[in-house]
Amino acid sequence: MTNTMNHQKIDHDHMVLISQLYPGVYTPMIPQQGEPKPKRRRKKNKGGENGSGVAKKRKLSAEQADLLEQNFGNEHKLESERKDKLALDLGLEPRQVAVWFQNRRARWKNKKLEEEYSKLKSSHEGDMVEKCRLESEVLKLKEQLSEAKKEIQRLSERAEGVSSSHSPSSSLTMEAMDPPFLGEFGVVETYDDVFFVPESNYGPGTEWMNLFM
Amino acid sequence: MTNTMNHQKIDHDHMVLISQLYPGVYTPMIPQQGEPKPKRRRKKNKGGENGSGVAKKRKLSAEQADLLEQNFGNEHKLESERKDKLALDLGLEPRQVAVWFQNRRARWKNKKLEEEYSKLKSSHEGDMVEKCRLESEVLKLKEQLSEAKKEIQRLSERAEGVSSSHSPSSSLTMEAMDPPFLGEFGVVETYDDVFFVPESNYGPGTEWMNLFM
DNA sequence: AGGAGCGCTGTAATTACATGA
DNA sequence: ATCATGTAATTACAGCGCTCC
Repeated sequence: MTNTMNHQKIDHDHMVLISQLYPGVYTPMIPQQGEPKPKRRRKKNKGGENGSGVAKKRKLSAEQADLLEQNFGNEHKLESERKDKLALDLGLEPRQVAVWFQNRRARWKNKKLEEEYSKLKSSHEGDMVEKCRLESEVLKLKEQLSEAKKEIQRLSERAEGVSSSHSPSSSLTMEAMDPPFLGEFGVVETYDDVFFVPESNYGPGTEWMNLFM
Repeated sequence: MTNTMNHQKIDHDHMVLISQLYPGVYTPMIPQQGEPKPKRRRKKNKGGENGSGVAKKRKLSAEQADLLEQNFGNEHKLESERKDKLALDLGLEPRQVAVWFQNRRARWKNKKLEEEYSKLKSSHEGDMVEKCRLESEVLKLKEQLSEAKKEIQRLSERAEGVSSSHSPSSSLTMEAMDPPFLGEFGVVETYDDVFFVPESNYGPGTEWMNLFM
């Protein structure tokens, strides 16, 4: 029951009509040789089914669009007074004005989102650079600290025979630090290899495109 | 002048035109109704020009939408074969199928954008925390280094009478550091990597936070 | 040399639902 | 609690750019 086709009964007449309108939709199958990558098949069909070439024009005129745009710039919301006034000024139905504003708001939202996205993205890239800078600074400091401790060690040993000094302050004299990498890998020096930045600079605006393919 | 005042009543004209062009194409009246959803009334027909009960077209049935959706999941692009087959299966014009796919792609793009946006945003927040951590670590290390140098200073003074050893390597023995806070650590020496190892080494290293928070 | 086909963007209009007065 | 408005999602069309015959 509730058969899957009770409300979608597209009148069958209309199917007939369509099949009339599109007589030879299927072209004779051009035998293709290989089809590992069928490319894009092109086909020729449909003669002018649309006999009545009546233009259904939508699209508001430039003046209308301008005025609406201007009004939108002032305030995205639309009170009915403004709506009616605009409708009158533009020679449109109030309904159309309302619709225009609704759609405009939606568009604006999307545009805003895109903006925010690219702003955030460049900010993110900046953060990456900075993080790297900080990380290398940390490494550098650790190395220096390690050297300093070695130095302290040496000096302490040398002075041990003499008046046994104690470290009066600071909590850093010993431990508290793990040796930086330099002990393990031998070399740390300048590990400033090269690598092109993956995608740091595309023009602002369309860089997310590569997400969609 | 050609088009400044012709859009007032396109609702009506447009409808008529459409119904002329596509005699029964649009699902008439949304017959899909079994549920007692009295809904709210449409609205009062203020503009009297909509006198004729022209069908309000549109809205695909759930099955149609499902099949389309399913097909879209497989592949966002639509080759004409698929288009025609779908159109046949669904009882729609190929044109409608194409339009549906187009709109669906646009929608998908927006959704993707939103997704990417929020991902990026949370990533950004994470970066902020991490940057903070790194900064505090830098501060701490600088302080420790400062302490170490003081210590070295003391030990050196004490051992001045003896053979003045030299520091074998490194570049840290003297200056090169100012009191904590310096900010620009002199050399740039290569922009360190920009590749960003999402989270390679700082897993359990968040104990710095509670030192400064 | 040119048009058929398709994808994309922008725009208009409609549907369905939520909400405030 | 009816009615105008808001949002979100849908359906549709135009116009451009591209590619492939």
